[in-house]
Amino acid sequence: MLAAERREHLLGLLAREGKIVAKDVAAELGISEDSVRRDLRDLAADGLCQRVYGGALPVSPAVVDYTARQSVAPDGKRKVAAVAAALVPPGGTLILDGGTTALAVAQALPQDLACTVITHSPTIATALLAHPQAELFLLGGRIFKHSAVACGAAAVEAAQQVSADLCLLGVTGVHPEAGLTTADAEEAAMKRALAARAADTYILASSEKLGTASRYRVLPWEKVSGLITDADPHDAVVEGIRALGVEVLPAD
Amino acid sequence: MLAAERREHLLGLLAREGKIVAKDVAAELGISEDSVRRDLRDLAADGLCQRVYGGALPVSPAVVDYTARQSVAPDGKRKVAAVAAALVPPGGTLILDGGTTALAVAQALPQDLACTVITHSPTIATALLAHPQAELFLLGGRIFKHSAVACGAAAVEAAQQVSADLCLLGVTGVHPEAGLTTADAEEAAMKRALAARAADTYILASSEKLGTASRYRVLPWEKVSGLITDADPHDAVVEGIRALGVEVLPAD
DNA sequence: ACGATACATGCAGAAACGTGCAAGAACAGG
DNA sequence: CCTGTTCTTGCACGTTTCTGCATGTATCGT
Repeated sequence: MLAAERREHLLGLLAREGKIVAKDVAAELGISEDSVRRDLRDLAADGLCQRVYGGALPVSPAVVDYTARQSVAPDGKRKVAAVAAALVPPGGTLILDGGTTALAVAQALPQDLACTVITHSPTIATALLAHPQAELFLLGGRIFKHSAVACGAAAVEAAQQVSADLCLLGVTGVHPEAGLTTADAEEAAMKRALAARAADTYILASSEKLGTASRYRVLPWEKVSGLITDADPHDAVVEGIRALGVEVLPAD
Repeated sequence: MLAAERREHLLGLLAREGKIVAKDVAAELGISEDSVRRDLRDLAADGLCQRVYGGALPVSPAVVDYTARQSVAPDGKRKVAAVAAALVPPGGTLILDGGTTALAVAQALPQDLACTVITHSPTIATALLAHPQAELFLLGGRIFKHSAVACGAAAVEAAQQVSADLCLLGVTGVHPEAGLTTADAEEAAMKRALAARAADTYILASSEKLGTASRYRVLPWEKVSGLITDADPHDAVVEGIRALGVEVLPAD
């Protein structure tokens, strides 16, 4: 059995049954648990699954649950979100990406802020229904389950019809040389399209993203106005990014 | 059962029933009460629940009510939704309207149904993220706060790009002479656009809608394949509608 | 105040984990 | 065709994490 084949099998299993138990899969495929664990580690690194003790779970359920319960984001994300929310100009227009960090931003926006928010995430849109003064514009398209956002040709096309003052983007990897990266090509294209429609683009990156890179390039640093992170401002990676002329907003 | 899975289960239980009794859950899942207690302690540490003697409660009681996705629809709507969900052809394409009745349909769809769902409601889209086999397509546009759906020119235009086997529409008023009506002109236009893209259109109407009319006409009866309602099939209004050649599917 | 129940803590066995290592396959270059 | 390299895979090892039980303590209802 090929490694890629195994990967496919695991993803299929994840989609079909909603979970993976390392031991069971190993027995089913007649391979060692170590191999399964290695595969799961790689998949998790690509953001395709969520590693847990004993196996793995899909990424999306977490996203769904987060919305529903308004659960508190981890400390780092909350701090980043607070700084990002303060950047939004009253009366202005904001393009807000999907993902848990962006969701934290939505929750961090003042309840009575009058602004226009454009998003391709139904989760974000639902969360912002609670803001009476906020104008909401939803970008449609095919919904990608694992990230719960609209992507694909239709979504990119819809994005090209709007423009905004500010774009807040979440990414998977933030690296001085590799730039801003994510695990899915369609998502990368969508984020690129969003960034292109805003006067300024800021990247939301909690510290664990720094110094890592994923498969697909989203943007080069030249297209980015700034980075919002809770990492130590004197961290080598942060210094490296600042050296590229990117404004770094510390969130601590 | 994975530890993380258990956590998910507990959160689900919390949202659905509003409380957790440690002893009951331990018996239900066949694990020790100690494990349940440990899980609850961890969840509470993450701010996801509130620990109380004997079990746990949601962080804020209001959250459960606010979260439309878990709230149980009234009996009539649930019955209508069940009948409507049964109409969806496996492998087919469904256009699903917004609103509470449509949300009930989304919840009534079999968990593993393989079909394509097109909607202009971020709420519906979010609810359907839990269906791993369902393809989701979101129609974008300006979000109308009071109904939480995308409407307006952009949304209508987006609707014109799709087509489907079946369209399930919720309306405000259902009347033999006045036809199908709703309270907002933009919403009426959107519903019209949706219905025009499907081979068949069925109306979802719990009994309290029957015999009433609102300001804006959505569709004349000729454009409608059928009506799904929990009202008495021998009711005068229902008889009147059937006399117009509309198929009436009773939900009782 | 008292019994019953829930709780926290410590402990031990079991399971899962990460790492290093070696055998084998796949592949490139000579 | 051979050889060296790289990658993958399974195994062994020590470590970490989880789980259920036992103990003693705190809390609840009566």
